Amino acid sequence: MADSQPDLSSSSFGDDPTVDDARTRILAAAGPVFARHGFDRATVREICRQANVNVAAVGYYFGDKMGLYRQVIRQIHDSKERRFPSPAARQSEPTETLRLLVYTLLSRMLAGDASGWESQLMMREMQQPTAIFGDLVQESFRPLFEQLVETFRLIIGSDVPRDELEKFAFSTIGQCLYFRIGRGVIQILVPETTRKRAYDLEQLSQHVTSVMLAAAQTRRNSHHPLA
Amino acid sequence: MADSQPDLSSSSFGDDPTVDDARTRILAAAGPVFARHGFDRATVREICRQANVNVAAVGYYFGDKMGLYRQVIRQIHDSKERRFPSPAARQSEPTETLRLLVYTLLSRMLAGDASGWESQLMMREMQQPTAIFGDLVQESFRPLFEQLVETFRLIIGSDVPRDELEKFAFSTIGQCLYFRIGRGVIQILVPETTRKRAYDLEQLSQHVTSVMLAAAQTRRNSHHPLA
DNA sequence: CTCGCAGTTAAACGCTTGTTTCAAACAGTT
DNA sequence: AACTGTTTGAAACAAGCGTTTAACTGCGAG
Repeated sequence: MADSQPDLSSSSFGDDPTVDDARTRILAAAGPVFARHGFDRATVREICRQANVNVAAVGYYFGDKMGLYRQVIRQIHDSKERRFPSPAARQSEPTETLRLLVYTLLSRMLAGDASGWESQLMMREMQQPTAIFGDLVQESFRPLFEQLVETFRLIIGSDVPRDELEKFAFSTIGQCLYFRIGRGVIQILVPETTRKRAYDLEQLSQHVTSVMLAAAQTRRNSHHPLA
Repeated sequence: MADSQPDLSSSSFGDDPTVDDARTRILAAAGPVFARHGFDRATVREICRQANVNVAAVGYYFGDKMGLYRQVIRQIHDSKERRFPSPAARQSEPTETLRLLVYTLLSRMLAGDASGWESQLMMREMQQPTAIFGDLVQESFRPLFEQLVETFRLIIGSDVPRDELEKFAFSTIGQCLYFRIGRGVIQILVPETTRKRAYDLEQLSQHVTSVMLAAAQTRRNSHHPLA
């Protein structure tokens, strides 16, 4: 059943950027193609054309198209941890932690097309989950989510119910995500001059941070009216 | 060139729910299928199977698959205007207008599968725009966007730059969108008991409204420290 | 030299897709 | 009843897809 892959299927092998064999080239070419077209629309033939290998190579090295997709996902998670280490928790003020988390989140999403295909693939999984969606959320999403929840707990106070803190976290993520997923809408609704001036990474993260900080602090004051 | 459609291609004909000819049934079946699978993955055969017509009918009535898709989009815009009339502007307090706008937005997005395929299709257009994306944004998105901007102008004040108001509008939309598009993520990260209790339409719109109101009022106070 | 094995290739297979074909069925008019 | 234009039906078409096959290359070991 096409499970007779060569024994180099063990991980931490295809990630070495020094080698440039067929397997590595396929893996490197598959990511952007999957991100651009989605799993279904992406064709094995295009991936192999860009990797300069024969179409049979993906069957040889990865079993089938889904096996290749799985390896691409692993590659994403590894490289993300390498390039964007989770910001050191509770380094100083929780408000500063929130600011850093938002900046990190937006950085990942608005990354240039060269490396921005990773978050694009993640958004595709949101809208059309494949078999690996659960693992992707648990491994790559939950850490950031928990950090956001704990940060809001520090800002607002320990006596608000957890589901409220979670909604604050989702509101933060939602805003960041929209400035990426709604890029096409923004391009139409906002003239280019305004976009060039007021929609860069710094100002967007500043905006999202200030919105959520204002909401969190208002919520705290409403809960502790005696302060 | 397959342009020899029958003369009933003029609009405001297939929308009459009283008739039930082949063309109407195709149009009714195509929407959910396009929303579930996207334009590419959706198959003419499945649409025709659900509509109880032959596969040749779509070519006969709509020219080709893209022509059918275009008519589906028109149908969306029309029915939306009919079922969710724009909330009456400046009816009372602008804060109440904001609350109503958020509620309307979330209603459209979280609508059940029976009628929720419209916003789902909109989200697909965001991620993979087709030829009609521009029209869709201008006709169906800009009105709500402008209403949000004007509402925030009333809440915050007329002397803040417009691009800031626009960001507030996008933050509002982004949160609402995430509670729909990130539904799968939330299902994994939040246990079912909490979801059933705290994630219904009322509480979600209340949350988004309070977040944006707190942010807006904080922004006003920071700009008018003399009040 | 010969054998076996990892790697690669062109070609084919089986399947699904959108679209077209052409004849049959229908409805209305003369 | 006969004709005419419209609508439907089963079948076929070409193209593209993922996957498989079988032949072929090097190349080191026996």
